[in-house]
Amino acid sequence: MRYWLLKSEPDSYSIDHLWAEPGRTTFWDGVRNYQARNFIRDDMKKGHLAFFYHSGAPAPAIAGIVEITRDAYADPSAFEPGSKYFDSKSDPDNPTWFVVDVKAKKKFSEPITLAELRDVKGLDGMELLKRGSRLSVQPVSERHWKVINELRG
DNA sequence: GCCAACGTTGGC
DNA sequence: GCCAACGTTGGC
Repeated sequence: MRYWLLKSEPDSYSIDHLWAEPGRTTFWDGVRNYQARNFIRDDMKKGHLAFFYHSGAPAPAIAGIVEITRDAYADPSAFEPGSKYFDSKSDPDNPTWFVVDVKAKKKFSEPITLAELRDVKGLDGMELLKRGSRLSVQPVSERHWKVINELRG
């Protein structure tokens, strides 16, 4: 089992949006950073779990938990000329960008705010808490995963 | 709205 | 291959 953290700005796509999807499932499109792309393409597998993190919000926070329900495949938004994620350099026969499918598993009644996380012992070294961390797809260690889950019983 | 951190681009 | 310029992210 591996664990992840996925960032999204709730104004554009929140955990409530995901919850309202058919099957509470969508594909995680729009990742346009190579390090994040590599995690999605190479390391994320069906059955893995991920935190759904709200960035750019008044109180940035982990909002819930999602499950990866499909291994990586080409990001369709890269091939749609009208999409803000369109990338003319991404070749359908050799795609540059990838998505996985995610399904909402849990929504925290009280989101775990970044401020709260910063006060938790045992999260030393967590990518999210590092100065200048901007990666929108990050691995989470099993230890950190457990510590964070225990915050909400 | 500010600004630090970071990634990408492009001239050389 | 270096690095300045530029654009974006994201907390505050």
